[in-house]
Amino acid sequence: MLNELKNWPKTERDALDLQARLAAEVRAVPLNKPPETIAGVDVAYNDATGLLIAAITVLDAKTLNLVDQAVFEGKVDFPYVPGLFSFRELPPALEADRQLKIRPDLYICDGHGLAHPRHFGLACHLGLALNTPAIGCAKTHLYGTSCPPGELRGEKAPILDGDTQIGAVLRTQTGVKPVYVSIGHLITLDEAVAVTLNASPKYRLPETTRSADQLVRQRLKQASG
DNA sequence: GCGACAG
DNA sequence: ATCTTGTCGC
Repeated sequence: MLNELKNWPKTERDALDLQARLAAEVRAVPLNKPPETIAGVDVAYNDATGLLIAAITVLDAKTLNLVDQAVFEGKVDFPYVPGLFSFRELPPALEADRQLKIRPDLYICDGHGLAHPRHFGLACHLGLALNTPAIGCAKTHLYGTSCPPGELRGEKAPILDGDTQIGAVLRTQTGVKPVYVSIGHLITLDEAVAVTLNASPKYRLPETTRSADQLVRQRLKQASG
């Protein structure tokens, strides 16, 4: 069994305690090297059966071609609680990750990292658990204050927690609703923004997120019907 | 007390 | 997250 899954919290209170301890270990430091491979992480659910599918897709950072993928099928073990998202999604994500043949240089999570009420979103937890660079790229706001960025691709506005910047609202496509980028672990916000833009040449969401989402969706459908 | 609330 | 077709616009 994975070390991270030993003594995994079963209650909200225990999860909050663990979150507080782990949040202190997050490091916002530059990447050691430009990522050659980037991973997308996603989980899909079937409420009726309690079944879940987690998937990781690994893309060549330059060409965005798929170079590896892994899927894990399991059951829901923690409720959806805003702010405790990682306790629901991280365990199945780690199970999928262990099946990969290629170790990704960076993970892009479908959710937030530091832009979280206690500065410990899924991307922080995953980066810490794998001791690997990770960022959050979420579709909607969770925490913090921000203004809308300019309408052009690449324009961004800070996400603030008081006077501290915890992320950026980033326009990945001109005239399209922006995404919410924050660091998870072992990377800087500027690098996270650059990686997100490079991974989103054509659509609003990074190709990593899109391929992982496509995979879980497909597998959930064939597992149910 | 009243909203807001990743997926 | 998920239930879900056509339709408006470039």
